[in-house]
Amino acid sequence: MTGRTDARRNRARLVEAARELFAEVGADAAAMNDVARRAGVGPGTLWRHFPNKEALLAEVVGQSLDGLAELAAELLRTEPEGFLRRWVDALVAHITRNRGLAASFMRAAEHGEGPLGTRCHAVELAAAELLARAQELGEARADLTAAELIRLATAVAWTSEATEGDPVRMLDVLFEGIL
Amino acid sequence: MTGRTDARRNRARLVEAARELFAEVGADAAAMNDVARRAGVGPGTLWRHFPNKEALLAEVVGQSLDGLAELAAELLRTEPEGFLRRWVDALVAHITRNRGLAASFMRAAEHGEGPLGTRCHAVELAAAELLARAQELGEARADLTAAELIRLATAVAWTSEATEGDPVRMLDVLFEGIL
DNA sequence: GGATAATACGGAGCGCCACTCCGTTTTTGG
DNA sequence: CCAAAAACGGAGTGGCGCTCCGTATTATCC
Repeated sequence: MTGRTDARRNRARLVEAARELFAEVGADAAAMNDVARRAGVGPGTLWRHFPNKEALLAEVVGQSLDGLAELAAELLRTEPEGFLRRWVDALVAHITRNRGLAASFMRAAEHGEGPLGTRCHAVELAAAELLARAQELGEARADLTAAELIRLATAVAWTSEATEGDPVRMLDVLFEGIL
Repeated sequence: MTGRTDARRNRARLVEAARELFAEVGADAAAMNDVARRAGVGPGTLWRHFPNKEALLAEVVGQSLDGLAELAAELLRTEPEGFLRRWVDALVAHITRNRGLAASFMRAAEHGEGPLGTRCHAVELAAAELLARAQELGEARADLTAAELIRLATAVAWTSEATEGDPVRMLDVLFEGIL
């Protein structure tokens, strides 16, 4: 338990306010000042806790990102078939749930930079295991890499972010290609 | 020939300056004031010619969008096979060439709104013809629509916009799915 | 339990952005 | 050549992400 009690309390309030606001209007459209106001906190406090907007996004999204890595391990343990599609569905759902995230997720996953970077890396490792198993079973083309899989899934998720359409048909087509 | 001569000249200069700047730094990062300065014109002039940034983008991108529709017709006339892939490659190249365009292109194609809307609609019609022919030949799955095809291709293009990676591998996978 | 040092808070302010408004200059047509 | 119409230039606006610093709050030590 680190830091002062008021600091911890304010940080928690900020993350909660950000989660709500991001879900309501999208991460792009949400203004940092509005997050601070909703949390009942001064703007300065927000910026001390999170050095930039992406850091706040990372905190909001972090847990469910960790959840994705865990889900991959669990599917690998319990699901004899169709686990790859199940997991990609979950990935797309996760990105769709956090509007405005796709772009920063993509960047973070690619460069490994920023606060999202390490967590994305964990997700990629989990995806790699899942993909390897699927390839053994002939459920995925052998030349596909985990990074490519994530890129494609993120792209599909992004389409529904921009169009507010249903990504399911897109995923069907994509999975025909993954084989 | 409509309007005053200086107005026409300035408009042309603005479009040219925007084309250059967008290509150099990306449409998102390019500031409207910089476009005006590069064109040797006051900011007010820029905003009278184009009511918002997207309108300027539309003008810059319009011609090559028209070119895409024409290309579809030409491929249909001259290319006995592989025309669908050729065209999608061109579509992706077009979007990649105009960094920052993918999102507004997607929105315009979807809602048919804005200055890009009608031109995107023409592209979609052209794509529909191309796709129908490919489906006759068994080169594309029958349940795919032109809108979905464009969405998928735009999504793939967007991945390379965010990651500066090569979209070719993505397209390979995608086309396996298109069948 | 009070004094003091460490820590966190609040909000005014900065630079940049897309975008607006209006007084001034240039083109045009009779 | 001269007015009316049309277009120009650029200062100004509000909102954004983000910084800075004087003030208030918490923790520590006697």
